[in-house]
Formats: sequence, C-alpha cells, structure tokens
Amino acid sequence: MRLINRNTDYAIKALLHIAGNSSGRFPVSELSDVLKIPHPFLRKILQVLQKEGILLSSKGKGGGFALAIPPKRIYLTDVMKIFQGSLELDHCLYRKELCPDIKTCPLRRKILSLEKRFVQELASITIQSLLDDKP
Amino acid sequence: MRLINRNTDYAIKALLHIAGNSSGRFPVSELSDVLKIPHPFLRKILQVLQKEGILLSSKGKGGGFALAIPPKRIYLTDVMKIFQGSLELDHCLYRKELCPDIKTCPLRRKILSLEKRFVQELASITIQSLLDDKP
DNA sequence: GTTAAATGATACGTTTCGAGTATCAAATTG
DNA sequence: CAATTTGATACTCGAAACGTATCATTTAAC
Repeated sequence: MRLINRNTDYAIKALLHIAGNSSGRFPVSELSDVLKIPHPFLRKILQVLQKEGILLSSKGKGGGFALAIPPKRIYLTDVMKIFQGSLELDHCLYRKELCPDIKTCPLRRKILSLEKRFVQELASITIQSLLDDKP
Repeated sequence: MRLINRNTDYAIKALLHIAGNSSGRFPVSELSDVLKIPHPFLRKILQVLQKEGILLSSKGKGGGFALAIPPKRIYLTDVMKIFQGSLELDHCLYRKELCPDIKTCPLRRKILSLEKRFVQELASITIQSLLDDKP
C-alpha cells in the first residue's frame, strides 16, 4: 500500500530544504545536488509546485525557486493532491465503471469511515510541522 | 491512493457471498455469475485462498469452494496481505535502495505513527463484521 | 467405465502507470 | 553576447495490475 509516491516525496524534501535554509533563491542544480535527486526530474516537480502557487520562480542567472507561502500554510495533503490526485482511498472502480454494489457494499462503508479519520490526521501535517519535528 | 486492489476486492466479495449463504459448496461458475467477475480470474483468486487455508475446495461434479474457517476469523488484513503484500504504508525506497535519510526523515516519522493506528483499525475488520454491517 | 463438471497448476498477453530522460524555447544577469 | 536559469512538452522504459488460455487431474452421476 503506497501512501506517498516519488513525486510527493521529492517535493516534500525540496520544500523542507528551501524552508529550512532561508537563503532566498534555490536553483534546481543546488537542490538536486544536495538531495540527490535527478536534475530534470526535480525540475519538473518544482515547475508544478510553481504553477500551483506553492513556489515562486525566477529565470536567468541567480534565479531559482523560493517559497510563495509560509511553511505553516503548505500542507502535506495539498502536495499529495497535486501529485497523486484525490486522497480517496478507494474509487470502487469495476472495469472503468463504478462498482454496481456501491450502495450496499459493506467493505466500502467501513473503509470510508476509517478513511475520513485518517485523512483528517494527515491534514494536520505541514512543512512547518515537519521542520519542527526534526531531530 | 489505493488501499484495496482488484484481487482483494474480488476475494472479499466472494468470501462475503459464501459466508452469507450457507449452502455448502460454491463452484466458481456460480460465484462469477452472481458477482459479475470474469470466471478464470476469480478462479485463480479462489485457488490462492484455498492454498492459504481460508477456503476448502473439492473437485468434480458438485464440487466447489467453501469456507475453511469461520467468518469471524477471516480478517480483511489477512486477505490484503495475501494479495498485496505487506501493509506497510511506506517503504522509503529510493531507486531500489533504502532512502539515505531514513533515520532523520521527519515525514517518515509522522507517517509511521499514523500508519500504526490506521492498520490497527483495519485489523478489526473481518468477514463476519462486514456481514453484520450489511443493510 | 464413460462423461461432464469441477479444481490444480502455470504460462502468457495486455494495459496502465510510475519514474525518469530529452530537447527546444524564453528570460535574466553580467 | 554568453552563461545560467526556468517554461513547456514529448518521449522512453520497466514493473505491476489485470486478465486470458490451456492442459492436467479429480470426482459424481449415469
């Protein structure tokens, strides 16, 4: 069972690095060096974060990425939604169509109620709370 | 985020049908008709459940599958483990190797603690509890 | 005993998705 | 202008999910 995919993982690592070192702009080259993430892959990820309003970017020499909003307002669940789509645990798909038992399925009902609580807990995690939690 | 895969889903549906209708043996043909699951696919799934000691099987005319153990001892998490492997939410893999930050990663720490509780809740679900929960 | 209906075992195919690469264009600084 | 940076986007590659096909074996009913 996979909660966090590679994109989200890398995005969080990068955001933590940026948020934890207030040196203004971070070019992808620096981040990919420090974090050991392939440069072009990380670049694509950061571009997405920029489009989503989480990072600011500037081109040209001396350019790079910086946070667009404070770390306490960047939620793990936001990043997950961006890179992994809905947080719904189960889509109840049945060969590309909705499962016919969707109304009566007891498994679905149970899972949905667990899910609700789980996502609520996830939703409390922010870049700031992760930083605070560092050893 | 995918909690339950197709195999597990089909397995649970089949187990619920068998447990909910105490008519002895259920051939795959009947189950695949009722549950609208492709016959050969369901068959493979049931064979696995048999090997794992959850179902009994008998060959020949009049044969089919039956529960090997009572519904209240068949756990959702058992079925999930059979068809989806470990329930660990995150493996912290990094190009086939363990992530180098595994000891310091704050994301990992947070997730692990949430995971523990979540899996505990999952572990309370059995075929019997699902049956009891039906409308 | 023959036949039909069932499972056992296992190999194969197909589609989807995650992960990562490649490339050209545009902007900025010095 | 040259170097360095991001913007946009198309592509590749491999693994996993999902499902099919087939031959062998067992058993009940007639």
